[in-house]
Amino acid sequence: MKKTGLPLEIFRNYLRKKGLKFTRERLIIFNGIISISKHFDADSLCEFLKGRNKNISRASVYRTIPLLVKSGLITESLRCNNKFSYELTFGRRHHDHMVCVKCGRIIEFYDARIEKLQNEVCKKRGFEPLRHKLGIKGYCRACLSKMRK
Amino acid sequence: MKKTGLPLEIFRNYLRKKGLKFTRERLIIFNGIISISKHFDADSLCEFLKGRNKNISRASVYRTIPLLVKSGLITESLRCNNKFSYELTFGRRHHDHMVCVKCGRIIEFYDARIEKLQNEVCKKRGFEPLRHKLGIKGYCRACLSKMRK
DNA sequence: TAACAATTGAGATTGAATCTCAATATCAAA
DNA sequence: TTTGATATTGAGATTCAATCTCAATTGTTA
Repeated sequence: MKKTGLPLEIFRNYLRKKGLKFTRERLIIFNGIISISKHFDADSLCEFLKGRNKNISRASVYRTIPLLVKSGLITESLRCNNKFSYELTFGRRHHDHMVCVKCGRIIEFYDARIEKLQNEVCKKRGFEPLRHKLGIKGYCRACLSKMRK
Repeated sequence: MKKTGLPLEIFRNYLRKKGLKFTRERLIIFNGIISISKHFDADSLCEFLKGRNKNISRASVYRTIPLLVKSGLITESLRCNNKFSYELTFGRRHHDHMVCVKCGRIIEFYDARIEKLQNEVCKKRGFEPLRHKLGIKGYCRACLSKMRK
């Protein structure tokens, strides 16, 4: 597994602050997510761990994910195949997603102007934004050129 | 039930085009959605119909909703309480949503500048957008002022 | 090291959404 | 109209992600 410094400390501090325990299982789950380092869901994480001979029960995986969300290390992102999907956010800037409806490819993007306008619109409505999710569905470049042939 | 003109024709045409049948049940479901005229999910629609002594089986409701989506009369909007939620879109302009995490209030908004920037970003990536969903979570004006007291 | 409280895992449970299939309804063509 | 091919319905079974249960176990603090 990859070496982990600061994020692990954040997780441990979160647990300590909440009076929760830092267990072997939680460490394995944490390391697994760091290793995957891209979009994942609870089941694919279980499979990933099983493939590395680290069998952690589904229940523990499902229980640990919300803790990692609350500690700010991962975020619930798109819903894929009708499952909650997550991504590592520690040390990464917020971004939004384009999803190809043909091949499923995910393109991440960030546009400061859009973010700014969103805040502006919220202010106008007296709404205090906490987080947002923008998902654009359509066809990616590769699928478009395939379809044109 | 409210009288319905054009949208009903659109639905009938869609069904005809696909070789599907225009049934009593589908009409009742259609009318129910027109009457609700706001966000709904499959179950709440069933309950609404039951309350009007129009008992339609869950299965039929679940089967009809995708037909209405495909015919362009309703759209899948936010996911609420872990259920797919829909809204009538016929004759309405596209809009996005703010959702209050405290009281659940939904604020619809539209900003042409944001839409334009989205298209621009897509073009830059060679991505052809079909539809998008922007949801902003936060605190609404009412909840903010309550919290300040 | 002891004692308390949180955690684990296997399996049961929930609940939305989908599927099954025999009985029924729709609709185009005659 | 009537007919016949075919889509649809409803009740209940099924699926599957997510959550819950509870006895055995482990982490933490003093």
